[in-house]
Amino acid sequence: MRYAAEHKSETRARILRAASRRFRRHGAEGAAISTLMRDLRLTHGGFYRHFASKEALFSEALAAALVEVSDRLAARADAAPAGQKAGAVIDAYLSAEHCDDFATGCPVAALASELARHPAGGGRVFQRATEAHLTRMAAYLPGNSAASRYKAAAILFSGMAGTLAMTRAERDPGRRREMLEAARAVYRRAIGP
Amino acid sequence: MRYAAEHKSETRARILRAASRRFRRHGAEGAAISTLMRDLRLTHGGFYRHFASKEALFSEALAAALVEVSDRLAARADAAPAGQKAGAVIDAYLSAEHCDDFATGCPVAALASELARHPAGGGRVFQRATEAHLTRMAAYLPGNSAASRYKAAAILFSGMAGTLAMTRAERDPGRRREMLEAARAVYRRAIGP
DNA sequence: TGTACATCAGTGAACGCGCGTTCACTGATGTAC
DNA sequence: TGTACATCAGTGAACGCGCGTTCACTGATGTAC
Repeated sequence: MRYAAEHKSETRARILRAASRRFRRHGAEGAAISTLMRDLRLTHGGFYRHFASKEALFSEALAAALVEVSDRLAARADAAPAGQKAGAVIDAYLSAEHCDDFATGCPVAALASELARHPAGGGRVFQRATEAHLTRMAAYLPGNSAASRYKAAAILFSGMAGTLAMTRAERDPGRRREMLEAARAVYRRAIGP
Repeated sequence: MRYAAEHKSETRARILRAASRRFRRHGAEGAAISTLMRDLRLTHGGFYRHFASKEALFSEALAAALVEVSDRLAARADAAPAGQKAGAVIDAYLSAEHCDDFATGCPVAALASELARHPAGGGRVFQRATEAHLTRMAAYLPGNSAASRYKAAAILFSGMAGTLAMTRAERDPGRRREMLEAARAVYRRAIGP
């Protein structure tokens, strides 16, 4: 069956979107291509018309996830009054919703330790997405130079990702809330002017 | 062949030690039991005389790794003069050596994102090891109550683990050094009195 | 002291399963003439 | 307008591999008598 011109790119986008969620929820090894495709009402054989390998999919899915999260955080910052933008970003990142939400949350928090091991973590696509994200976030932070703001953003976001990952490992919901609240205060204070 | 009484516990300890390194280097899925045992000059079948399952090994190995790291950090703190103990711990954790050293470093930095997913992350053994570690580290931090010091330790260590994990994903050694240096300054300032 | 039996850490073949990837095939639509 | 052929997203069986786990077996040593 021959399909309309946009059909292929739409299918590709559907695979990418679903994969990006699955990888965040189940890890790089936890998401199998056959089940991924089955959930999209497709068969696994067709996957290779869209991506060269699972590795390529992982890399792209990771980058797409980061762009998604970055957009969401930037929207929060832009909605906040001047001087409270960084705080708004921290509150959003360390919110209960983000903590509960593996699948559509920050891919760094969901996959942090796999990034150092996996070639995709050092892959160009994800590396560039990370730099774009940090550059964007750096604009909301205080600092004398762009370089120092960028570095501050890198430390802030890697730190918050670690804290979010560990908070997710905590079983008790009440304790998770407490941890998040305390963490928001600490990170807000850390970026204080 | 019947062995001496201590033989079994020694073999168990050797497996645990090797596993703890392999898991940190290659992740939970990356370390196969057959290769682990082969490196110890044993065959994979014998593994089940020592551990009920790979899962059980993972859980124990993780906890053992955390104890190891905690001991090392406590030694650094104890060697530092009063008032500089927390700084010494931060410097040690965010040192270039720790960053380069996947296999014998902090298991949280090496496996952070797998902890939230893996049952072992919420397992009693590791949970208890984490609490013991944080309680110990909390003693070096300023704060009005034990509870607030503990919470500060939890945020500090989860944050540093995230930063370390992301620094490891950075390919350029020079940039890694810069990141670590900046991070040490940030975390030192964050725990400032 | 000697003999028969029990123990059990370690062996290595085998099982079963899931997964990434390949490949010949399908069939609706577009293109050439 | 009609016919023959090309295209290519998607199908589904098959391949090969690695891995966790099981299991009958080995054989040196300890124990019972």
